[in-house]
Amino acid sequence: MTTASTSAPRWLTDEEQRVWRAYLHATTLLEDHFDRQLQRDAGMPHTYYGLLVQLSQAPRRRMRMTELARNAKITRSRLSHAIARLEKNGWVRREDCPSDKRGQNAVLTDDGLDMLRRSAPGHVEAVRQAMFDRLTDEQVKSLGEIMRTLATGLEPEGTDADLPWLR
Amino acid sequence: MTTASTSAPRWLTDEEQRVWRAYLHATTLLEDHFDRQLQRDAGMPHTYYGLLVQLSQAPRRRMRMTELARNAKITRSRLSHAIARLEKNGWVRREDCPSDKRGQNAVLTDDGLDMLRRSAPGHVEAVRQAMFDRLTDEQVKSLGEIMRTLATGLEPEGTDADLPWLR
DNA sequence: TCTATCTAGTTCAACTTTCAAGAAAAGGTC
DNA sequence: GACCTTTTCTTGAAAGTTGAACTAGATAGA
Repeated sequence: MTTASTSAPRWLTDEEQRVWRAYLHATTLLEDHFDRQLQRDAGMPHTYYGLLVQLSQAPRRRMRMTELARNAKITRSRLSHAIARLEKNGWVRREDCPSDKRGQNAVLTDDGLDMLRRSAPGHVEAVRQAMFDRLTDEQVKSLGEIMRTLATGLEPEGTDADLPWLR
Repeated sequence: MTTASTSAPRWLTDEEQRVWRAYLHATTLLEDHFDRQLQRDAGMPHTYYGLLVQLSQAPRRRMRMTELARNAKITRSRLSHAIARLEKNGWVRREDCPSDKRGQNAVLTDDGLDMLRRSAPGHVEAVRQAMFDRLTDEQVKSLGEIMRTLATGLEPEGTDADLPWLR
């Protein structure tokens, strides 16, 4: 048992507060920025775009729903809705999984691949402008380590963590 | 005029791709994590909680709508909906601005302050566990600089940038 | 003043996300 | 096989967000 609920809160220091605030500001602005860029240039939010990218890099341009959800760090429910929408656009289609009758594969269509090829250059440019062009090589390296640490912290191996794609 | 639309795309290097992916993974998981923690312990999403925090630190526990939107990096529309919901909960109330008849102040109520006091310890603990306990002092410092740089990049001073609270 | 423009905030409809519930197949255990 | 549990994915309703349209008040210029 922990005593967290009764012991004195370990408040954030001034520096920690500033860092936390900066983190929230930057991530909120970046999310807004890319959502708008992609809504304008590709007609979908950033999360949906990320799904198409995943599929484009998967063998045979297809992936099981749960694996796709795990890669995108989202719930299966959210993914179901997203794929339904992308299917309506003709960029993805569903396919029964041969080996498991419960399973579905999301498949990137030719139209979907075209859409991706058209919008990729603009999106990469946006990512560069907003992130990589502004950071030194040192900072990029550091950011990578930090983000890997934080991500790993929330999905520790071999545990019963509350992960979105298992809900 | 730029030639971005016709010149060869500056694709991301392997390292940059890994960093970008790690950034997306970490931020997605963290957002999900805090949204859930606060939904469970305070009955509201993280964005709403942040609004109450802002108000609690403002002079006379009140703030003009647009300023609150600017601090939270969100649109005024989104804020309107959020304040309406928080008002229904009794944690915030609206007040006409004396000096500008178009203006509204969002005011943190006593109930809102109580709610904040009750849930703050648990939330700080969650932030520590997920972020500060996992990073070295060096990394915290570096993260702060990086995030400040990125945030500043998206809201440069004295420009006509497309900022959420001006839309 | 009169008028045009801008700013502050809200509203509606469309879209996205969450949560709880459920159908169907798979995997164990007896 | 029969039974129970788990896994996979979907659904529908409620909650949250977006973008465009709108009201009302402020501002600036002729």
